[in-house]
Amino acid sequence: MTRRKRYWLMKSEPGDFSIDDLQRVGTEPWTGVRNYQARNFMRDMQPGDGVFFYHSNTEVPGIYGLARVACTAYPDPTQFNPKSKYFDEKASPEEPRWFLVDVQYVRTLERPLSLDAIKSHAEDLGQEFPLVRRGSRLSVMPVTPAQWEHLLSMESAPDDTQ
DNA sequence: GCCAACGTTGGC
DNA sequence: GCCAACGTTGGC
Repeated sequence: MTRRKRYWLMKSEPGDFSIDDLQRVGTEPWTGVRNYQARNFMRDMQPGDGVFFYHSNTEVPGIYGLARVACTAYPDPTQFNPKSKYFDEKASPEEPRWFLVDVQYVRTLERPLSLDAIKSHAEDLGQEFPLVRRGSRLSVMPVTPAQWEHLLSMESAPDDTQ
Protein backbone atom coordinates (compact mmCIF):
# COMPACT_ATOMS: atom_id res chain seq x y z
CA MET A 1 0.00 0.00 0.00
CA THR A 2 1.57 3.24 -1.08
CA ARG A 3 0.37 6.76 -0.94
CA ARG A 4 1.66 10.07 -2.03
CA LYS A 5 4.42 11.51 0.10
CA ARG A 6 3.19 13.89 2.75
CA TYR A 7 4.83 16.74 4.54
CA TRP A 8 4.97 17.81 8.15
CA LEU A 9 6.43 20.38 10.49
CA MET A 10 7.78 19.28 13.85
CA LYS A 11 8.80 21.62 16.63
CA SER A 12 11.63 21.14 19.05
CA GLU A 13 13.30 23.37 21.56
CA PRO A 14 16.91 23.56 20.41
CA GLY A 15 18.10 23.58 24.03
CA ASP A 16 16.44 20.20 24.28
CA PHE A 17 17.11 18.76 20.86
CA SER A 18 18.27 20.79 17.87
CA ILE A 19 18.85 20.12 14.19
CA ASP A 20 22.55 19.85 15.06
CA ASP A 21 21.73 17.12 17.54
CA LEU A 22 19.74 15.33 14.86
CA GLN A 23 22.65 15.62 12.46
CA ARG A 24 24.91 14.08 15.08
CA VAL A 25 22.70 11.11 15.89
CA GLY A 26 21.25 10.64 12.42
CA THR A 27 17.90 9.27 13.52
CA GLU A 28 15.94 10.06 16.65
CA PRO A 29 12.70 8.74 18.17
CA TRP A 30 10.42 11.74 18.59
CA THR A 31 9.57 11.13 22.23
CA GLY A 32 7.46 13.19 24.54
CA VAL A 33 4.56 14.36 22.41
CA ARG A 34 1.59 14.47 24.76
CA ASN A 35 -1.02 16.13 22.66
CA TYR A 36 -3.68 14.04 20.97
CA GLN A 37 -3.82 16.02 17.78
CA ALA A 38 -0.05 15.86 17.37
CA ARG A 39 -0.12 12.15 18.17
CA ASN A 40 -2.77 11.54 15.54
CA PHE A 41 -0.67 13.31 12.95
CA MET A 42 2.29 11.10 13.81
CA ARG A 43 0.11 8.04 13.34
CA ASP A 44 -0.67 9.32 9.85
CA MET A 45 3.00 9.52 8.94
CA GLN A 46 4.72 7.12 6.57
CA PRO A 47 8.41 6.48 5.98
CA GLY A 48 9.81 8.96 3.50
CA ASP A 49 7.46 11.79 4.41
CA GLY A 50 9.18 15.18 4.48
CA VAL A 51 9.68 17.06 7.73
CA PHE A 52 10.49 20.66 8.45
CA PHE A 53 12.54 20.82 11.65
CA TYR A 54 11.38 23.87 13.59
CA HIS A 55 13.14 25.46 16.54
CA SER A 56 10.74 26.88 19.11
CA ASN A 57 11.32 28.78 22.31
CA THR A 58 14.54 30.25 21.06
CA GLU A 59 15.99 33.59 20.07
CA VAL A 60 14.99 33.28 16.43
CA PRO A 61 12.24 30.71 16.12
CA GLY A 62 11.92 29.17 12.69
CA ILE A 63 12.62 26.29 10.36
CA TYR A 64 16.26 25.22 10.62
CA GLY A 65 16.45 21.97 8.78
CA LEU A 66 14.90 19.16 6.81
CA ALA A 67 14.29 15.64 7.98
CA ARG A 68 12.33 12.63 6.91
CA VAL A 69 10.04 10.20 8.63
CA ALA A 70 12.00 6.99 9.12
CA CYS A 71 9.28 4.53 10.18
CA THR A 72 5.60 4.16 10.89
CA ALA A 73 4.31 5.12 14.31
CA TYR A 74 4.91 2.91 17.33
CA PRO A 75 4.26 3.36 21.06
CA ASP A 76 6.40 6.00 22.74
CA PRO A 77 8.45 3.95 25.26
CA THR A 78 8.80 6.89 27.65
CA GLN A 79 5.13 6.64 28.58
CA PHE A 80 5.85 3.32 30.35
CA ASN A 81 8.92 4.50 32.23
CA PRO A 82 8.14 5.80 35.73
CA LYS A 83 11.47 7.57 35.79
CA SER A 84 10.74 9.53 32.63
CA LYS A 85 9.18 12.94 32.77
CA TYR A 86 6.93 11.70 30.00
CA PHE A 87 5.62 8.82 32.10
CA ASP A 88 1.88 8.32 31.82
CA GLU A 89 0.37 6.16 34.51
CA LYS A 90 -2.76 5.66 32.47
CA ALA A 91 -0.83 4.05 29.65
CA SER A 92 0.21 0.41 29.45
CA PRO A 93 2.01 -1.65 26.82
CA GLU A 94 -1.31 -3.39 26.17
CA GLU A 95 -3.05 -0.05 25.75
CA PRO A 96 -0.51 2.55 24.79
CA ARG A 97 -1.71 6.12 24.60
CA TRP A 98 1.18 7.85 22.92
CA PHE A 99 2.85 7.12 19.63
CA LEU A 100 5.88 8.44 17.87
CA VAL A 101 7.94 8.07 14.74
CA ASP A 102 11.68 8.09 14.19
CA VAL A 103 12.93 11.21 12.48
CA GLN A 104 15.99 11.07 10.25
CA TYR A 105 18.31 13.95 9.45
CA VAL A 106 18.33 15.19 5.87
CA ARG A 107 20.03 18.56 5.88
CA THR A 108 20.42 21.85 7.68
CA LEU A 109 19.07 24.92 5.90
CA GLU A 110 21.76 27.28 4.66
CA ARG A 111 19.56 30.10 5.73
CA PRO A 112 16.95 29.31 8.37
CA LEU A 113 13.42 30.44 7.65
CA SER A 114 12.56 32.65 10.58
CA LEU A 115 9.03 32.74 11.92
CA ASP A 116 8.99 36.41 10.92
CA ALA A 117 9.82 35.54 7.34
CA ILE A 118 7.26 32.76 7.34
CA LYS A 119 4.63 35.11 8.71
CA SER A 120 5.39 37.61 5.97
CA HIS A 121 4.36 34.90 3.52
CA ALA A 122 1.19 34.01 5.41
CA GLU A 123 -0.85 35.12 2.42
CA ASP A 124 0.82 32.56 0.14
CA LEU A 125 0.80 29.82 2.73
CA GLY A 126 -2.88 30.17 3.46
CA GLN A 127 -4.77 30.97 6.61
CA GLU A 128 -5.09 27.31 7.49
CA PHE A 129 -1.36 26.93 8.06
CA PRO A 130 -1.33 26.31 11.83
CA LEU A 131 2.11 27.80 12.35
CA VAL A 132 1.01 31.28 11.37
CA ARG A 133 -2.29 31.05 13.16
CA ARG A 134 -2.41 33.02 16.33
CA GLY A 135 -2.11 31.04 19.53
CA SER A 136 -1.38 27.75 17.83
CA ARG A 137 0.75 25.55 20.03
CA LEU A 138 0.57 22.44 17.95
CA SER A 139 3.99 20.78 17.92
CA VAL A 140 3.36 18.45 14.98
CA MET A 141 1.37 19.72 12.04
CA PRO A 142 0.70 18.86 8.43
CA VAL A 143 2.18 20.89 5.60
CA THR A 144 0.62 20.79 2.15
CA PRO A 145 2.81 20.11 -0.90
CA ALA A 146 2.21 23.71 -2.01
CA GLN A 147 3.28 25.05 1.39
CA TRP A 148 6.32 22.79 1.36
CA GLU A 149 7.38 24.07 -2.06
CA HIS A 150 6.74 27.64 -1.12
CA LEU A 151 8.74 27.45 2.09
CA LEU A 152 11.61 25.72 0.32
CA SER A 153 11.63 28.41 -2.34
CA MET A 154 11.99 31.00 0.39
CA GLU A 155 15.31 29.46 1.36
CA SER A 156 16.85 30.15 -2.04
CA ALA A 157 14.99 33.37 -2.69
CA PRO A 158 15.66 35.62 0.29
CA ASP A 159 13.43 38.66 0.30
CA ASP A 160 12.49 41.84 2.09
CA THR A 161 12.20 40.30 5.50
CA GLN A 162 15.72 38.95 5.70
C1' DG B 1 10.40 36.45 32.82
C1' DC B 2 5.78 37.67 31.25
C1' DC B 3 1.56 36.38 29.67
C1' DA B 4 -1.98 35.02 26.10
C1' DA B 5 -3.81 31.03 24.18
C1' DC B 6 -4.98 26.65 24.61
C1' DG B 7 -5.66 21.71 26.42
C1' DT B 8 -6.76 18.90 30.31
C1' DT B 9 -8.69 17.82 34.72
C1' DG B 10 -12.05 17.21 38.03
C1' DG B 11 -15.91 18.92 40.98
C1' DC B 12 -20.53 19.42 40.62
C1' DG C 1 -21.83 17.80 30.30
C1' DC C 2 -20.50 22.34 32.05
C1' DC C 3 -16.89 25.19 33.34
C1' DA C 4 -13.35 27.00 36.60
C1' DA C 5 -8.82 25.99 37.84
C1' DC C 6 -4.66 24.64 36.54
C1' DG C 7 -0.59 23.45 33.69
C1' DT C 8 1.90 24.03 29.41
C1' DT C 9 3.44 26.12 25.17
C1' DG C 10 5.93 29.40 22.95
C1' DG C 11 6.40 34.21 21.14
C1' DC C 12 8.00 38.29 22.74
